[in-house]
Formats: sequence, structure tokens, C-alpha cells
Amino acid sequence: MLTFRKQDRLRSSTDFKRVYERKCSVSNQWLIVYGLANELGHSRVGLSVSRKIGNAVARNRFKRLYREAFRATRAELPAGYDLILLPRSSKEPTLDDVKDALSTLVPTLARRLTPKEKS
RNA sequence: CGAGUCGGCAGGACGGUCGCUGUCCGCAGCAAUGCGGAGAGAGGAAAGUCCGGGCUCCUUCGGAUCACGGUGGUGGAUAACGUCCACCGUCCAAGCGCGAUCUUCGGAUCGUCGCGAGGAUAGGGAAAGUGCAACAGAAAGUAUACCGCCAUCGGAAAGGAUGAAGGAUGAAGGAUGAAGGAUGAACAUCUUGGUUCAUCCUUCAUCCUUCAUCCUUCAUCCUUCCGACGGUAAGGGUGAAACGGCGGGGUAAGAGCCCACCAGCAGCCGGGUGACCGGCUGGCUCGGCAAACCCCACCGGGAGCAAGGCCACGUAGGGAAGCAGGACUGAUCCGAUCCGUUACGACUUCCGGGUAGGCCGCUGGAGCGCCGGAGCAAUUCGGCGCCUAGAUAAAUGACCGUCGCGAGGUCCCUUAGCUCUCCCUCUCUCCUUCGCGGGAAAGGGUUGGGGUGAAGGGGCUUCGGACAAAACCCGGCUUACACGCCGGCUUGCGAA
RNA sequence: GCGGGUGUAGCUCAGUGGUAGAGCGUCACGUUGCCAACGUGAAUGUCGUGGGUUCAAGCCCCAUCACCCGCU
Repeated sequence: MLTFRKQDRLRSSTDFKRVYERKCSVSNQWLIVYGLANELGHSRVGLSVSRKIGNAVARNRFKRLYREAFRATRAELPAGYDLILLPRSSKEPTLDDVKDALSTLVPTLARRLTPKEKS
């Protein structure tokens, strides 16, 4: 199912702190993705768009794009991670740009997280 | 049809698929929640946070004075406002009128002039006080006196005028004298003649008078210069601004010193609820800035939904202070003083520590729409109908279809106009005929057809669609804004 | 949500309503064999923007824009 509900989001300050303190991120020209493994069996996503990106309309636009992209691509992504998405520039991407970014960035992030924890 | 300006309206429509957040119903579940269905889901500014309220809490909220902050024409509207409406005053002002000057008679230019569409306006008080005004200027505010103008006094020397005296020169006249000459008369006679007198003429001298010119002295007046003491504010020039303006009288020169008109002030009368307006009378004159301090009037207790309340979790139920004194403590400005009232012992405040999860507040309201009444309007009253977001790392998104709007491209249609051609008809000329008629050529009109075709309409296609998103809720203000629409005023072109 | 501040030359900042300044930097000249330093001189401003008050505004008032800071 292509859904995206409250329990699929990072919502508390402690959750955000935990992910940032793992200090593991990947990025391309559109996105920066921070990541951390969790034990829930599904992924959660947090969005952080600062005021430097633009006014409220522009920031909402970014967040909706990220949500929609995650909703569309989550079936193909590895599950069981807490992710935080940040914009790289104030230029607005298209939906396909964000989808491509997610489908390439999240697997590399997962690879970088898993072997380290095993070793 | 277009331009400018001011104001207002509006801020795409319908539908499908996949998602998100509430509400209601049903089912499952102890519950959390899940599934299905129905229905709802950003704005005119939601923005900036510049004002005003509701609501909530604060033992200090009541009253007075002070401080601080705000507001400022009048009347009304409103829960309230710094908002809105109407009106008043002031300023700007297209245009019109009036007057003056010029004129090529078309008009142009000017104005202490009048009216004035429309626009702007934080617009109480400057005779309560303090203060400010660079530069320039004599002087920048109880006016002063630089230049100038004027009176008086004194001085200087020069000039002018007048008068007097004296002198000189010249001219004219008169008088006297002398000389000479002429004429006449008388006398004398020795004389080629003489003497005397009178008159006239000429010359000279002297004196007098008059006139002219010059010189000297004196007096008076005028002009010029200097000084003193005054008068004056008309003029000069500076400035953003100079103690009413303009004209006439008046004066030594001037001045509201006097007069008319205008502006301003005061009083009275009339109109208006009022700001204010109009008229009359009076005595004659008291600048600007208060978005400088200030004065006056009015308003304001403070904090803010992270207000505030409840539940769960959790910690060291730890420490300090306070309780009838107007104390102490504390702080995002809960100001100071005085008076009054009043709560508290299971309380209040602070330090330290803990938790930062959920629920309520939380969306039905100064609400929206329609109709009718009152009012110039803002607004208000009555009736009927409607329910219209409630998120919280923060919901309204993605994809698509049909239509609509704007701009561009392209094709088609209609028509004014232009042009070509043919038919018909009219006018005129020529030929023929007795004439009717016929023929040729030119010009005009009209209908049909072909071409072109401004503007308009339609089809297809491409692109575009702003500014900006609730965060307790309302009333305003301000600012941003694509394509549009409507109205007031001014103006340009065209047509009637 | 509540409150405060700043904006002036390329940079850092002064600036009683009356001609916009200082330091550093820039440029030119001098000095030097050359450079630095030094000396002399010069240029440089929509005072964030738009209105208003005033004779006159960088300064006063209003609105607005951008940036910074504090509290909860």
C-alpha cells in the first residue's frame, strides 16, 4: 500500500537528536539524507526545511514533495531505518528528481550502516 | 476607442485515480487502533504584527496625585479603536468667469480677483512659559536704526541768489567849467578885426543820477560737505520669513497719523447640534515652528492560548522566604506615593530537581447569505435560511481529463472598403433613320460573380496563470499581487 | 507570541535640523636601481526604500524592506 501516516514520521525532538548523533549522511545535488537503523520493521522519515529555503509556501512545497516521493518509492527502499531529509539548495526540485534521489541515496546509506554495525 | 488619476469588485470551474487530517455512522477489538461508508478541509490579504476588543490568569485590578505611553477639527457609527461615514477649515488644482495689456482680430500674456470638478490633509493651544531660525542681512522678535530721508545747532570752504556799502570800468542823461566853432544881438572901432552877451553844436575835465559788468567787505537765503543731538520707517538691499497690503490725503520727512477697500482681531446679531459660516459695529494690529520642550482635554492595571486547567510519567515531596506588615521575595516594563478594600495555613513565591506525552481550552461566532424597514452614508433593526478548517517536526498533495481566461501562431467564415470582369439602367456626344428605333464611344449608378481584406467571430495548437498558506478568535490598518471586471473625475481622437 | 537594535564611501565606524566626515583601502605624483615604508595630492555617497512636517531632513514623524539580538 502506498500510504504515509503519522506513525511513519519522525515527530519528537529526541528522535531527531538520535539520528543526528549517529552522524551518517549521504547526499546528491537535491537532498541530504541522515539515517539510523531502528527495530520497528518499517522506516520512518523526518523532514527539516529551514527558513533559508524560502517563505512558508515554499517550505510546505518542499515537504510535500519529499512526502510524496517517499510514499511512492518506500516499497522499493530498504525498510527499518529512521531517515531525515534536508534540502541541498533553495531551488525547487521536481518530483522525479526527489524519487531518483531517494532510490539511489537510501540503499547506499543502508549499506553504509549495516556492515559497520556487524563489524 | 485610448490615456491619466482616484475608488471598488474578483482572486478560475467541473470531474476521476492514488494519498493526508478531522467529524459522523457501522463492524472488529478490553483498549490503542484497524476496516468500510458518508460528508468536510487555506486567504483577500491567512502575511507584516501597527492599533482595538473578546477570552484566561495574576492576594496588589477600587480611588487620588505624579510619572510613563498614546490620541487630537466637528457630529455620528461601533463592543472598542489611531478604524469607518458625513460635514467643516486649510493647501494644491484642471477648467470657467471677470478685469488689465498686447494683437496678425484667430488669440496670447498677466492677476493681493471670483467660482471651482477632483485630489491631499497627525487639522487642539504660539496674548502660560522655555527654546530654535545656518548663511546673508542694519535688524530674526520687549524690534532695531546700516544706508537713506528730514528738522535744529555748530563748523568748513566753495558756489549761487538778493540786499547794503565801497571801489574800478563802460554806456546814457543832466549840471558846471574850460576850449573851439557856428549864428544872432549889442558895444567898441586904430586894425585883414576885437570885446561882451544869448542860443546851438563839438571836444575835454569834474560832479551827480541811472543802468550794465567786475572786484572787495558785510548780512540774509539756498545748495554741497563734516560733526552733534533728535525725528522717521516711505524707500534700499538680504533672506524661507522683516511688525498688515494697496491707493489717496497729510507731513519738515514720514508713519493707521487720517480716510476708502481688503486681510486680521474684538464685540454684537443671525444661521447651524457643532466644527464653522454670513452680516453689522468698533478700536486700529498682537510673525513662523508644538511630527521642539511644553500646556490643555481624553484614553490606558499587567501579562498573554507556550494564557489557563486536567490526566499520565517522573524526581530529592530537597532547600529558602512570607503571612496582618502595608513587610519580604521575584521579574519579558505587573512604575512611584498616599488612601481604601481584601485572600491565605492541605497557601503563595523563589532556588534546586523531574517530565516535556496526552486531553480540555478548540472553534456556533460582535458568524454568513437573501429579503424588507430606518439612515446622505458608515451602520443598524426585523424576518427567513445555512453551518462553514482545526493541524501541532505542524493536514489540503501527486497524476490526469473536460471547459473557461489571457497572449502568440495558423486555418476558416461574415462584412465595410478597394479592385477586376460581365449583365442591366441613366446621362451626354457621334453615326444612321422622316421619326420610333438601332449601333459606337465616354462617364455615373446598381445587382450578381472573382480577388484582396482593417475590425469582428469561430476551429486547431503552443505557452502562461500572480502575491502568498490558518496556528485561540474577531474588528480594522498597512504592505504584496498575474490575467481581468466595474464606477467617478480629467483629457485626446473619431462619429452622430 | 512578546520585546529591542542596526542600515552613512570598497571595509570599519563618527555625524547638536543649516556645505556629509575620520581611519584603513584605491588612484596619481614624489622618494628608491627596484619593492616596502614614508611624504604630497586626488577620486569615491540615490545617507536601505517611499511619503510627510519644516524655509531647510542623514537627524523629527509615519509606513515599508533587509539583517541582527534577547525572552517565553
